[in-house]
Amino acid sequence: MSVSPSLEKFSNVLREHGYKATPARLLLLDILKKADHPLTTQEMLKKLGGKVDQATVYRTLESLLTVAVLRQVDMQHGHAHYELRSETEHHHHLICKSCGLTEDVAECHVALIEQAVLKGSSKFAGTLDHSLEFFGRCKKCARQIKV
Amino acid sequence: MSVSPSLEKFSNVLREHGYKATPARLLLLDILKKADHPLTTQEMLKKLGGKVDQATVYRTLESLLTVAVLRQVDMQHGHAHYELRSETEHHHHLICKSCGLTEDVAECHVALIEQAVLKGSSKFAGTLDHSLEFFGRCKKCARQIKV
DNA sequence: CACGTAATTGCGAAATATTCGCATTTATGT
DNA sequence: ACATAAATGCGAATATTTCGCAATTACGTG
Repeated sequence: MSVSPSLEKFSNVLREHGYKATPARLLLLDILKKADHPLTTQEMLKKLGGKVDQATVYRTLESLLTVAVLRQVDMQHGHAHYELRSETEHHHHLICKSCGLTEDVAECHVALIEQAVLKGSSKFAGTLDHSLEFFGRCKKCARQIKV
Repeated sequence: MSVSPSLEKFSNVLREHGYKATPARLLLLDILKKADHPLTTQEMLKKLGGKVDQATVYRTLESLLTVAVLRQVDMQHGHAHYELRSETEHHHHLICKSCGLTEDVAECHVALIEQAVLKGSSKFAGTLDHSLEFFGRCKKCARQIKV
């Protein structure tokens, strides 16, 4: 398997922030890059198949969040999910409460709202990030009237 | 301290859904009603001061979520937070990444976005709920340039 | 391109958070 | 008042996340 093209870009980002571009970090990034939905730590650990220790995964996620190549996504499942953050675009999710299926929301329309929000705020002058997730039932589950 | 007015309303909601209006549930609702920010299970347990068992708190939260008098809020702190859901209004949050301070966002402007989102979705026809939280630094922390 | 150093890792264990089973108690419809 | 299903407490199991420390490694510097 060839080296995924922009892992080098990630390496640079890490180094620019004073972090080392270690195999563990690049491995995790590679796994996240291939994922088609936000992953939990357990999913990552399974995919890593013992190649990286549990504690390291948590510490790695922390550094990747700090250098902002990751986003944390809450799917209301009781544990955090993570996905790669792209510089150019940024999206949200539709999440099925029955089967857990997720669909990316292609665009982020929040920027407009944000202005109004900050105008109405007394304690905040700006934001660094936001999360927006929609919960419902996917068409399949809605048909089955599943719980 | 007098019985909080609409605990009876909550009792009815619970019974309408086939749940019993038990002291544990009403106690929790009362605590949530008095809270000025979304609470974690640990915060609730502390406020309950041993009056309700840990396992019961978790089970209670589950039923309250089911009958939809609660909303789950993700503050990216590694554990869930909960707040009362009002039928009439519904709001989001500004959350400080440094000190954890939260401010309610008075209005929800998501309804407009939602239409566009569903129009662009292939797997979902509707939603039941959504979460929108903004993360940043409150003015105080921003001044102190704290981490 | 070897070296020194601080950052990172693995390992084991601890701390937190959440869930489960089962016997007992309790809210509620009749 | 009673019967009964639901809810609770308790104790323990699971799951999730963090910690300390010794060994290893990435990478800037010489």
